[in-house]
Amino acid sequence: MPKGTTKRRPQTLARLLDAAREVFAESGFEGARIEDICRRAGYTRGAFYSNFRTKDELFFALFDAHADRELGRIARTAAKIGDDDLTVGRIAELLAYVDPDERTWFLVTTEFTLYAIRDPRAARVLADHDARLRAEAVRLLRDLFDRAGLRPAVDLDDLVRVLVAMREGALGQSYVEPDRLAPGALARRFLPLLLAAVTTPARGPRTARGGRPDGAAPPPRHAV
Amino acid sequence: MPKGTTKRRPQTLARLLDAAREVFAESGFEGARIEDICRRAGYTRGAFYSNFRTKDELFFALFDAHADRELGRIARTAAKIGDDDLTVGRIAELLAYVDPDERTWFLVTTEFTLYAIRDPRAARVLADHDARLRAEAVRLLRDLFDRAGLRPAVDLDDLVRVLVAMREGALGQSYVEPDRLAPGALARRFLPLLLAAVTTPARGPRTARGGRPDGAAPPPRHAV
DNA sequence: CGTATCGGATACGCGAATGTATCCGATGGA
DNA sequence: TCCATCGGATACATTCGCGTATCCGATACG
Repeated sequence: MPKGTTKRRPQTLARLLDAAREVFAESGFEGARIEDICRRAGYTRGAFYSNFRTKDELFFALFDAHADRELGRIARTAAKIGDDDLTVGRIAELLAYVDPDERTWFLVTTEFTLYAIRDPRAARVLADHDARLRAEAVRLLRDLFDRAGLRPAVDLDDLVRVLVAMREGALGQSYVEPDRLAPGALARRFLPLLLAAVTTPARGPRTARGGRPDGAAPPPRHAV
Repeated sequence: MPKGTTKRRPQTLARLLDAAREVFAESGFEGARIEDICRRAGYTRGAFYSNFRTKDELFFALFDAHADRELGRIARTAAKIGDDDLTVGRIAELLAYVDPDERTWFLVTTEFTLYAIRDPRAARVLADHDARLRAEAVRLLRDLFDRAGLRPAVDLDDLVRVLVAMREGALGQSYVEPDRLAPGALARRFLPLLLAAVTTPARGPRTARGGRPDGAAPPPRHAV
């Protein structure tokens, strides 16, 4: 066992990651100066070079932190589900929720996406990461549909892809026009329609009424 | 009238813009070195500083070029419409089309979006620009729906917002996983469902049959 | 045919962020 | 109490891209 092993490291690391998220969000990845990140975290560059070897490494670490956060978000969404039956509107509401500090994460992950499109190495990391998240989201969706008495008529992984695409795209628009478009507004309006369009009522719905409120479209009559 | 006024300027400018798009796409806005852009265009930095004052100015100019391109794309889509009646599937196909050089534009505009989220000045430019594009897209959509014998059941500007969000989000996923997800694939699968979900058959449809092929959902029975 | 002006090239100095190498204080075991 | 090691700070040299200032060739007008 080493002698002078203190336990400050994880705390320092966490503070650096937090600061990095903020500074990356403000200045972008390339634009962010390492010293700014350290100063915001309350350290000097020495702390950084003691924990990371390059700014890219920090970026990847930050992205891993994002993965944990997203998994937590899905888990919390699942926990929010009451025991009572769900409606399409309620599902839409759950899926449309946007966290207050989502903005900084959005900026960081979008930049990481660009980074990944350019660098195949990062692309693999991002793809694996997203695949795991989608797997969790698929379980959540399956559960939600089940409790709502709906049977999905499309591949759920593809559906999650579309939902993620809509969410990201709409978030971008919201953050560009913060006072014209509230985050989650588009989703709240269109998700009920979309969800209804990609499901059919299950043979034995868990509820006889109230399954499709507030203007949601009925399921398609023909096979999809 | 000035004396030695040659007409090479617009060509130089165009070449610089083209090179800038490529270099920005490769290295990102901050990462792109002005000299690289110039060298790719076949000039030195002197040409750049003779046409622009800062890299930001070039970025804005490039973004204006993008606006023209998008308007052209919409116009060309409108021109593609035959005189015969449309189906939801055909509309989806038209909207799902992705240009081969869309990738570099995607990288540039996404980065500009990030830029805009951080800088209110750029945000206004982007918002105005997007509003004009949406207005054109709304006309196109109205025409498409009309020819398909469909009546939109939602605000068309909002619908365009959603379509743009889906497109951008899905493009991002495609470019991260080029060999797993072809650009436009998600749209081709889900647009028919979504479009059907947000429309109802017009009272006097322009065609009696063939209005809703290949697995498209029928319009909702209730008001939406 | 000369010349004024424009478009672009060349040369140079500057500031800033990086990475490394070294140093110091604090922690925890003997 | 002493000291070995770890976490982080400080100091320094280097690199790199930027912006400006100046220069050269080409074009179009008189």
